[in-house]
Amino acid sequence: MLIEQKNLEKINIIAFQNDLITWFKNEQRDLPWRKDQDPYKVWVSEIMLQQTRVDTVIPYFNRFIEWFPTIEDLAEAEEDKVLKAWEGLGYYSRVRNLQSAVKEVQEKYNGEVPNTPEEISSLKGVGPYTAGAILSIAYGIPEPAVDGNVMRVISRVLSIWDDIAKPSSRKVFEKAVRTLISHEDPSSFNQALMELGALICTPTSPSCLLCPVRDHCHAFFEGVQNELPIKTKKTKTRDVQLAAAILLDDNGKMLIHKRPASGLLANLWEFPNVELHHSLQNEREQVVDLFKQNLTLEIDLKKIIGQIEHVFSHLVWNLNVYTGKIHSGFQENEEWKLVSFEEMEKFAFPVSAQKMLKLYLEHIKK
DNA sequence: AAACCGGGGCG
DNA sequence: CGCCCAGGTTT
Repeated sequence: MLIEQKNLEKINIIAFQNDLITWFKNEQRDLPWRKDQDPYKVWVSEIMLQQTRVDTVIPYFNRFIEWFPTIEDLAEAEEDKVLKAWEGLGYYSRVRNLQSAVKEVQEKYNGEVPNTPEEISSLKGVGPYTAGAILSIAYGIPEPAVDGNVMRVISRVLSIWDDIAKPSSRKVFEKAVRTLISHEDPSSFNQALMELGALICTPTSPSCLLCPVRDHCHAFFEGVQNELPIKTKKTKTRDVQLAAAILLDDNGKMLIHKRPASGLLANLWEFPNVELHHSLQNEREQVVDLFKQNLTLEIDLKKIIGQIEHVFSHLVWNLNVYTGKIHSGFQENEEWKLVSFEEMEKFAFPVSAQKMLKLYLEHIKK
C-alpha cells in the first residue's frame, strides 16, 4: 500500500479540519478579494495570484476591479485597456484568456459564472486549480484546489515523497485533499491550506512550532519537514542578444511596435529591435542593415546610450539600447505607431521597454 | 512529458 | 546568485 494512503488513514480528519479552519478564521490576512464571495472577483484574484505574490497582486487587483467592476464591464472592454491594467504583472496571456472566458460567460451563461466542474473547467485559462478555487470559495463546493502551497503542505502532513515538479503528481495530492476536505466549509478549508503554506509551512524553514496542525504532521514526527517537498526541476536560461532603438521623427515622436498576437509578450508594445545572432564588429552599421532588412525601417542610428538586462523564466535579454531618427515619410499602421511621450500612457509595455524608456529619459536629461 | 509564458522578492 | 511564487496552454 502507498505510504500516503497509510498515513492518510492515520489522520484524525475531523480534528485536522477543525484545527486548520479555526486557525484560518483567527489568523487569515485581510485581503481585498476576501471582502465578499463574488465569483468574478474570486476569479480575477485567482488568475492574478498564479505565479505572482500576494503583495504584488493587491494594488493590481484593486485597480482592475475599479476599471472593470463586473463581468459585463470586462467583457466589453478594449483589449488594449485590459492589457494596460495588467502592465508589469507578467504572464499576459492570463488576462487575455480571462477576458476571452468572461466573454463566453456573458454570452453562454447569461453573465453568471458556472458552478459545475465541467463547465467552469472548459473556460479559457481555468485549469484544475482555478476551477477548484472558484467552486469552493465562491460556491462552497468541496472540490480540491491544489497549487504549489497545497502540495507543499500536504506533502509534509502526509510525508509524500512524489516529485511535485511532475505533472502526474498533482493527482496524488488532489486525491488526498478529497479525503481531507471539509464538506461543511470547503472554502475555509482550501484557503486555510494555502494560507498555511504562505504563513507557516513555508518553502524554507517552516515555522512548525507555530503550526496549528503540527500534531497531525507526519513530516514533523519524522523530522523531515525541511526535506519536503521533493522538487527536481532545474532552470536553464538562454541568452539572447538584442539591439533596440528609441527612434524619433522630426516632430519628436517615438516609434513603437505592437508585438505579434501569440508568443512572448503577445500584443504588448515595444521599441523596435532586432536579434543579434553573432557578436558583431561594427555593430552600429550592421544594426542599421538589420533594421532595414528585418523591419523595412530606414533609420539613422546614433550611439549606444546604455545596456539593459532583462530576465525571463527561461530567457535573458541583453539589450544594447540606441537612439536614432526615423525618416520623415514614415507611414503609421496598426503595428507601427509614432507617439508623443504623453500618448505612450495609453499603450501597455513590458518592463523591459519601461527600463529602456527610463534609460532614455536619463540620457536626454544630461 | 516537456517547453513555453514575466516579473519581483528573498535568503 | 538560485529559488520561489494561490498555473495553464501548447507541442
